[in-house]
Amino acid sequence: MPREIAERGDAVAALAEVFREHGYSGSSLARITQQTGLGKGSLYHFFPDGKEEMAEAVLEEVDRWFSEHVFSPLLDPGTPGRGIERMFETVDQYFRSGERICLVGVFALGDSQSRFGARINRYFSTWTEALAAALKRTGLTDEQASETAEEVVVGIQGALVLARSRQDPRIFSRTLSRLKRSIPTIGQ
Amino acid sequence: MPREIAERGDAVAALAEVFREHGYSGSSLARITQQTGLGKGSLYHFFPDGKEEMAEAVLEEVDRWFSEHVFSPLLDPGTPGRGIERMFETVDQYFRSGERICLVGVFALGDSQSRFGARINRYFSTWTEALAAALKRTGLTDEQASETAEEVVVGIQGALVLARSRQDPRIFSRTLSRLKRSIPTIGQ
DNA sequence: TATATACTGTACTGATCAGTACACAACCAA
DNA sequence: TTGGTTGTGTACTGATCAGTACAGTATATA
Repeated sequence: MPREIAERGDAVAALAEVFREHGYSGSSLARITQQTGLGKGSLYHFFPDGKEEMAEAVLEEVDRWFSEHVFSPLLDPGTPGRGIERMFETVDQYFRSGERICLVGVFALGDSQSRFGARINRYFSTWTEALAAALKRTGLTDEQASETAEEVVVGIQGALVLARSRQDPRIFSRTLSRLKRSIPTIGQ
Repeated sequence: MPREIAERGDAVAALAEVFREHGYSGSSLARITQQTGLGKGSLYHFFPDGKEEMAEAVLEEVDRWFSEHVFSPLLDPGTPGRGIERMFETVDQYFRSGERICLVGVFALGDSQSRFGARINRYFSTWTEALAAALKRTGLTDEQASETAEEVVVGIQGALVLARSRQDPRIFSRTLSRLKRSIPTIGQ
């Protein structure tokens, strides 16, 4: 039984890349089996409810990962500035400095928005609110914190769209630097 | 023959809404016929190469519209500040103050990126460069103009992603106001 | 080694996919 | 009214879609 967990985890990671690249509708089961190396038998063994459950599992894993690596450091009561800095570093690594796009963003703009709307909404609101809370603890007012948090999340998503569109990851790097500079209590 | 042009134009406008809502892969011909009210006979009469030609026509129309209503005012040699202000107004109207999303952005994040990559790239680079040129003529340095132009286009796209994700168009309005404020030579 | 459970490949299903063929209708010019 | 072009509904095609069934293999424990 430990084997099951490990392999399902691997499956989720592989599935994430398929959905990220081709969106929900664009990820046919033929493409999924080919790109993940998993046959239909295995896929429907791990995800009995099929494609929709696969996407749910992927979104859940993204949630989990961001909670652990991004939201938690932001909510850590000790050092808000350090949490924010860590967020920028982690986000930069996660999106491979602009070579990767945001799976949640892909689902948000595609036709999967109606299917996964609640989860998509939650992902972005959690992120924005965690960042706003951290900013508040650096001394910003409620309004400043909320506005800046929104600016940062908006900037990250927009930069991913543009980096992908123009095939130029540097757009993402430049944007991250600019956003970091716009936060008073953080160096650089 | 005037009838053809008028009706093909209507078809393109209706198609744009389908692709915008469901992306390329998510827009099946069944859905297209249903949502546009046009039968297969008509669709393949106007677009003999099928769905791909429909999407091309839609992207072409978006290009044309933005060239006329956004890029041209920006490139108008007379009043760069007025052109930039008009851009913000027009963009706000076009995206219905955040209730609509960017078709090119949808295509950029979806699996249609590979198919229409060149056109997507051109759309965003034209926009960014036209805005940078206008900003330069307001007195900004090359570098300041390029960076600000990128910031604005990134912000608009990111705000559309977030407004859609969180089902809250006000995110878009707030972002437009903030971006406008970040341009020195423009009031507000 | 025995056996139960976890996993996987393959061959199927009916539905839906994009696209084709073509008869027919609407229109406009002569 | 006639004739040619433009536009449209419908019935098809083969390919691909998601999902099912199930026999078979691997594995872990006893």
